[in-house]
Formats: sequence, C-alpha cells, structure tokens
Amino acid sequence: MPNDPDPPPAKRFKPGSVFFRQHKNKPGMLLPRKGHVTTPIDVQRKQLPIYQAKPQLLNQLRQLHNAILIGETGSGKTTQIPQYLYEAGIGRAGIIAITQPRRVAAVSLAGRVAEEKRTPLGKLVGYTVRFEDVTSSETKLKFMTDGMLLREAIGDPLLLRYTVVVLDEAHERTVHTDVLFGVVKTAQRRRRELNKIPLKVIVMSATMDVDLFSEYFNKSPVLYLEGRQHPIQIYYTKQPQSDYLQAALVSIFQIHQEAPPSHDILVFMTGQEEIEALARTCRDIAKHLPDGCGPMVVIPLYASLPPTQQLRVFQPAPKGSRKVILSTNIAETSVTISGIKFVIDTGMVKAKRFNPDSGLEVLAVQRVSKAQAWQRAGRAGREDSGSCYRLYTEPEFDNLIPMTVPEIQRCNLASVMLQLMALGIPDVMNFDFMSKPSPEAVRSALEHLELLGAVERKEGQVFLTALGKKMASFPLEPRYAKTILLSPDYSCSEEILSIVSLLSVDTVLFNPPARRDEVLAARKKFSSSEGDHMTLLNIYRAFKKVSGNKEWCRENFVNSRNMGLVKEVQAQLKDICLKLNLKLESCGADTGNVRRCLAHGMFVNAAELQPDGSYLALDTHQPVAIHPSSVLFQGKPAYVVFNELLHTSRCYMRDLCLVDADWLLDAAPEYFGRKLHPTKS
DNA sequence: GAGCACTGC
Repeated sequence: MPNDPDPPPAKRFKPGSVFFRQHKNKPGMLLPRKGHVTTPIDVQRKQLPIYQAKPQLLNQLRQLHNAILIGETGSGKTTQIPQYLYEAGIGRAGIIAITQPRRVAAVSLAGRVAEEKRTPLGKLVGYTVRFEDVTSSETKLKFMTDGMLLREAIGDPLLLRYTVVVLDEAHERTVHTDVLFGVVKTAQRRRRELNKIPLKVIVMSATMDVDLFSEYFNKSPVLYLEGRQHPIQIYYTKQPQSDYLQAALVSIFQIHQEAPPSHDILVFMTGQEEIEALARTCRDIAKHLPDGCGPMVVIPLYASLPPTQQLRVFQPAPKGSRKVILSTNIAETSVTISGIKFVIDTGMVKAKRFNPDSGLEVLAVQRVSKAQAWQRAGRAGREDSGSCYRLYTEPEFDNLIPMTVPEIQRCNLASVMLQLMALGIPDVMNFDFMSKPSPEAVRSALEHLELLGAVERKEGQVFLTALGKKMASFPLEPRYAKTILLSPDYSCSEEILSIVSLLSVDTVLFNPPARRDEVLAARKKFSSSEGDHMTLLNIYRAFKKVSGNKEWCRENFVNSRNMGLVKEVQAQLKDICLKLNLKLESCGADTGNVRRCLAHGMFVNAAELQPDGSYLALDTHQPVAIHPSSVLFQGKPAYVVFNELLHTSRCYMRDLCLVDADWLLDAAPEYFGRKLHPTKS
C-alpha cells in the first residue's frame, strides 16, 4: 500500500491504452461452488495482496474514525479487513457490521469468513438479510444488506450495538448506501456529543472517484490497496455507429474468426428482447460459417430468465466451441463469469429515470457512464489479460458522463423521506446527503406523504404523524403501508395483506408469448370483473388451496418460486401488524370491502373515464390508458385506482381495481372536491 | 391490443 495515493492508478489509464485491473474473486449469486481447494485456508489468506499491507493498514485504521478504502472487490478487503480489525482487538466492545448491496453477497461472504475463522456460521461470524438472521449473541462480525442496517437504524439511530460500520461497494451508490452515509455520520457525531463509545466508519469502494466520499466524511484519508492485475486492451470504433446491434454482430463474428475458440466473449446489451433477437441471428449465422471456424454457443443472460437457464453461463462450451454470452448489466456486478477474454460494450444501458413533476418513472435506453464502461471492460481481465471492444469512438467515450447518477437522484423519494423522519432526523428537507436529490423531488415526496397522512406541516417544518410512524415500520412503499393500516376499518386485513404481498414481489404470473391462448384460458378461471387485484387474490387463494402444488402451478402459468416469496412477505407483514396490535380478519366473500379499502389507500393513483372514452389520472390530469394485460382492458369502468404507471408507447396504468367515485370522495374529500367530476352512475 | 435494466426492506 503506497503512502502517496496520488495519482490513483485508474487516473493513469488513458482511453485506448493498455490499463490494468487486478484479479477479482467476488462471490456472485450464481458462482458455482468450488470443487476441492488444495491450498490450506490460512495460506490462502496470506497470499492475498492485502496481506502485505496489513500492518500499515491496521496502524491507520486504529487511529482513524473515518477511512476510505479503495481496492478491487476480492483483493481480499471485504473478507480480510473485518478479520484484521477483530484480531487486532479494534471494536471489540461491540459488533463490526459490513454492509453489502446484495443479499447473496452478504450470505456468501459471511460463509467464507466463518470458514476462514474455522467457526460455525452464526457464532462469531454471521449475517442478517431479509427473512434470514443467522447471528447470535456471540456474533462480532456481521455481514448484512445495507437495507437491513437501515431498518435497524429506525429502532436505534445511534447504532449503539456497533463499534465499526464498513460500507462496502460504496461506489454502487444504492439508495440504501446513500442514506446510510448520512445515518452513520449523524450517529458518529451524536455518539461523540453524548460521550458514547465511538463509531468507526470505513467506506470501501472499487473505483477511484472517492473525492466525494473523503470530502463528505470530514476529509478522511484515502487508503489504496493494490491487487493482482491483468492488462486489458481497449479498442474503439473509428466511426460512430448508428446501429450498435449490427456493430455487435460484426464484432462477435470478427473475433470468432480470429481468436482461439477457448476465448469466450461477453457482450453488454440493454434488454431481453434485443438479446433474444441477436441470439437468434448469431445462431443462424454460425450455422453457415466457412470451414476452419469452430462452432459457437450463444447464451442469453438477464434477470428474468429462470435460474436454471441462468446457470448455463457457467457451463464451459464443448471443446473447440466458443461461448458467446449476451447479457444485460446483470453481468456488471451480480453475476461473475470466468473465462471471459473479450468484452464487447455497446455503450448502452436501460435505466430508470424519475420525473418528480409527473411522478413518472420511465425506463429508457441511454448511454453508460465512463465508470460503467470501465466496469464492463474489467470483466475481460479477471483471470488473465483480455480485450474490450467499445462500439463507439474515443471522442464519444470522452463525452460520456464520468459517473452514473446515484440512484437517490433518480428515484421516487417517498419511502426515503418517511424513513428519515422515522429515524428522527429533525430537518429532512436539508438532510446531509452526499449527493443531494433535487428540491423538487424532495418536495414532491413530502407532498405525497402529507396526502397519505404520514406527515404534517407546522410553521414550515414537517413532522411525522402517529400514522406515519406506523407506516414506517413496514418494509413497503408508503401507500401500501397505509392501505394495510386502513384495512381493519374494512374488516379485510387478511385480503389486503395478501394483495400487498402479491404486488410487492416480481410478477407471480408467467406469460410465455408462444402459449398465449393457453395462458388466457388458464387465467380466465380466476379473472374478476372487479379488477386485477381481485384476480390476483383469486389466484393466490387457489394456490393456497392446492398447497402450492407444482403441477398446478405449471398448468396455470403461476411462478411457484415467487408465490413462495409472497408467503414469506405476507408472514413478515402479518408479524408487523401483530406488533402494532392491528385486528386481523377476513371479509370472506364481501370483496367490496377490499376494493373500498384499496380506494381509500390508493386514492392518489385514481383515474377517471372521460366522455370521449379516454382516461385522466386525477392527481396530475395527464392522459392515461388501461394496459392490455389488465382484466379490465375490455371494459370502460368510470373510476379505477391503479398500482403503477408505465410509460412506453403510451402512459399505461397497470394493476387496476374498479372503484366508486363516492369511495374516493370519502377517502379525501378536500383533495377530490376539486378534481372529481362524478357522472351519473 | 402491449412488452419489463438491476437491486433491496
């Protein structure tokens, strides 16, 4: 570890030149289990690059309250730093927490460290993620998701159980990590003021853009870790490409004809449809290649692919064949594939943007950031030297934005604001964010919470109401939490808990386009004229009636894994309801009550039929339409509440529930007094 | 009559 951190290695990398990345060995969700390990574990630990720096590192970390640590993931920093601290007796008075953006990472890292410490998981070393807490009173090294630590902070804003908090993968800038920055900084200051045991905060990043981190944590020192590095050659196109898919196709086959067949290719693209189309084209072309050109195995990779198909990316291609993986940005961080020699980067990504005025989130194809382009390139140099073909010119690269905009600046802030207030932050409008969201986004979130009755304004300040405090105890979007809290008034908590659980997981329904007619026929049995919520509820009830029978799921195009998740979520929500002393009962066949409750809870998402047959969203007065996937698509209900707006070719409402105008008026008389135009019903 | 990047509590 050099004492002079300047210039950081990455800043020396010039586009187009050879640059170096170190060896990575990050456990990924789908990383296949290692076979047998021949090197003893304590020898392995000493072989890690970080081991050389241990004395200086400990010396620094002992003294510092804040430190920023740069090193590639898997240089050993995530597994070793917590052990070094513990072994040196630093932070022994409490627990050392290490946060991760992803569950799988928290779980597998804990497993690895427990193995290295030769202790059973859940004793000295443990982990906590949603639905799973493998810790005990003996646990001193605790791996957890960033969201989990945030949730704990609501009950204990000073984080008094912890003496050290390590925020890992900070460069990813998830909403949770960004909020945690502020939470740990506040906790640190308050603990000092209250003469409590100090809190040490270590921020770990794999990228060099740490000026912000250092500045934010009182100009804290930045420590650099070097790792094992492999050179990667970067290539740019000579001309801008108008069709990146065509360019990708050409590049794939150019490499295929020139490189040894054992060298696999990873192509970064934007989404499922594009990936499947290019996969078909590649397979077609590969059939008619000249002699001397080996066969090609084309494998798509994206998150919505069933897990068994995702695992295919890890199977080596048959001898003499080349593996070509067409992937979304899931392969940037979540899935780690070995053997990649070539990366082809289209330079494009599909990402969500949020418009606070309309409250609309739009999924759009856009250019990657420079940091993202480097991350993609790095995937070619994990075991050995590699190449990255960028399907754009060097000047185009120079014009990319340096960093991906942190998620907190492009998402709906309603949940974040509610959580901050539940944490007892006095002035949420001026919370000390590392990267401030726009004032419009903050204002819009607070207005939303005010409409739901979660906050009140007094003399220009906002306060959490008793209702808001209860809402914050649910791991849900505020409007869902509100709906649950209203449900006892309508004697339908059981039904609402099921519906909210169904809505809070990824879809529980399969829709294979090739079997469209079968899907429609199967779905018809559960279809309700009252809307999609009630239809989902019917499916869930049927699922429970057959005890989740797999055969039944297949016949009815129901995703049994996600249904299992629904049950877990429901159990968790029920638990919270019991702690809040909510009355849990079922309304049985009287589903009108369920719809009344949904209308009351979701009134901000209401739409009204216009005389010309179109719909207007009542809050923003923008034109909206019923999504063709809705069971209400054929009908023309006068009033509906909807779950979300999807902006594609039009602005579509998804997951609709039929409601009465009167119910909406009852829910928010003032709000609707000026918006509703009830026609004779 | 349409189509969904990726996480997480």
